[in-house]
Amino acid sequence: MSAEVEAKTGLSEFEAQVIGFFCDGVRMLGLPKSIGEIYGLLYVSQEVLSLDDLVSRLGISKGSASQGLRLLRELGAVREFDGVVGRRVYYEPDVELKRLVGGFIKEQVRPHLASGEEKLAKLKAMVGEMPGNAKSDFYAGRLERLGRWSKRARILLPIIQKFLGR
Amino acid sequence: MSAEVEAKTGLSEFEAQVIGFFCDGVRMLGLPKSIGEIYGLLYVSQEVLSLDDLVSRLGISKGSASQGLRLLRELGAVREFDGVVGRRVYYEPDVELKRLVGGFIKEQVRPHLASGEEKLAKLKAMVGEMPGNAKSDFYAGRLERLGRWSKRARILLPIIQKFLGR
DNA sequence: AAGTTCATTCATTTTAAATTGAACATTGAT
DNA sequence: ATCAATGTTCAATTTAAAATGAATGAACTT
Repeated sequence: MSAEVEAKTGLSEFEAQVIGFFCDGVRMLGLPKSIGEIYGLLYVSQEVLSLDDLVSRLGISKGSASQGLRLLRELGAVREFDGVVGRRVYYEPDVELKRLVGGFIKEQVRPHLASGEEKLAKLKAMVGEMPGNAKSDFYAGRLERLGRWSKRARILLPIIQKFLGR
Repeated sequence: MSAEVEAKTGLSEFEAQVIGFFCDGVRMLGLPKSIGEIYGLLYVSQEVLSLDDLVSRLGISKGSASQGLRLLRELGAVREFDGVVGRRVYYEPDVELKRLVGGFIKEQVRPHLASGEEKLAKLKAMVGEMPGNAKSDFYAGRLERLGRWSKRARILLPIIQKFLGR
């Protein structure tokens, strides 16, 4: 194994700390630790890394690395490095907050919001079926309020994205 | 057991659906399902409820209900109902989005953000100790970027709160 | 086409988080 | 003071989520 291809095996203290920083960050967002490890190592690495680099340097399984990279690609947090590097795929992080937040909102937040709105519509239909009385009025009021929450969220998301996009 | 104190034991289909709605909601925020159940039942109930009401109607343990109510109180999502109702404590939900979001940001988001900034400061100190070279410059740049992310978040939080508070 | 390299899938295992419930306060009533 | 009602704590258990790694597939090489 020649020197320049040799896999670095341990993490420096600094690298480990940066990775820990991202682990905390992604846990706050409800994502698994391995996502933070992978993105963290890419973030702190000057050179692009392959799946096998992630496996060997982080000491995680190939399965974890593969699944983690898939999610990170879906979120737009990493992309394939397009240089002439042979068959193997190398990754680099996207370090623009704008795009990271955009991807998270698009992939993780909006789908939840949408399914919530569907459920809300069904609940409204259920109240519509009920005989009108004090209780059904109370229910209708509560659902209306939920609808306003949902609407606020829909308006807020683009504001957040705009703010973070410079 | 007299009729007006009798514990209602089952949940109506409507109540169950609303509770499910909130379970989904809190999971998105990284909170346990039981939190959604408790808040959901309070939200859909016209009358105030005691810990034992939550236990019997939701079929959860006293421990879960007690811990769940504590967290919800800390978040400002429920408050004690102050009427003359004997020894037992009754709860009602706070249904103002403003306060719910405010409590969540204060209790869940800000502490994470603060601990992240501490870690960032330590990392910057580590880079300061390194001999200056291309790699340490790269590290410094990465950390600077993280600092900007953190700053953005700090500015954004009050904007979100302001927007949701009417 | 047979061998090699690399990535993905998914049934199983492991780990982390949430829930339980018995024991322990605490408070109020008699 | 004793008892009964209510609420909390925390070690043990259960449940849900994440990680593993052998099997599989896909793509290149000779």
